[in-house]
Amino acid sequence: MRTPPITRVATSTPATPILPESFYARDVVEVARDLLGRELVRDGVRLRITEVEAYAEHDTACHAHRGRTPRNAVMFGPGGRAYVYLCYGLHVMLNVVTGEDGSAAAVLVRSAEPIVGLDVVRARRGDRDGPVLLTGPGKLGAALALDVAWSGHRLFEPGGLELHAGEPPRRILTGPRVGIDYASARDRRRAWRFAIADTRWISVPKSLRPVPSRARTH
DNA sequence: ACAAGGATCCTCT
DNA sequence: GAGGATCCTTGTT
Repeated sequence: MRTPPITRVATSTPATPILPESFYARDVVEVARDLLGRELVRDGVRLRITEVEAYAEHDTACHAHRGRTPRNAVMFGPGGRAYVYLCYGLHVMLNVVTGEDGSAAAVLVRSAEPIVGLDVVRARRGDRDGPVLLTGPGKLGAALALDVAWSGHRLFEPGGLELHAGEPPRRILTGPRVGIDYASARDRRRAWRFAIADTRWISVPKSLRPVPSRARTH
């Protein structure tokens, strides 16, 4: 008689469903908050989103505010697509397009926590350890081995890069967005950055404050 | 065709 | 905390 198969010990929470296209067809700030705790999945690497920023069409911090260009065109399309661009000529930034077709808005994914595939992430990030691996949008792009050819990719379809439901965070933080000195004072002040409260996987923790828990109306 | 500047990261002090 | 990397995108000539 043969020996029983080795039982695989679950080292992480089970995979959750891919989010439907309709998830993205909402206001960009609402989707940004709702992206915390969701999971980016590619080739066995699973990352839990811990920090995001919202960028809206008439927001002077947003690439779309001066109108449509070849680079930002995907932001003007329907939600659920990736908008990927190169920053400072070397950093690959992943955004999630939101809203209806014709409106331009997207959420920049700034940080994530590795759930599966830590070894792959470490190999892509120079064998570093801890939050320095994935806290910052350029690091996230590197960890997922993305390039600008991914811009326009449909995140709600299986294969390639997927966005899964994950687990919602318990408490979240908010504050002004990072690295937008070129924007108007009004837009610089907007608290459109969101992060999970109880995690070390966040870039520049300064200037984040708790979001008061939503008061019950009844 | 050109110049300017950028939703950053890393290293060094 | 400062500065360089590194090159594409954009607006202007």
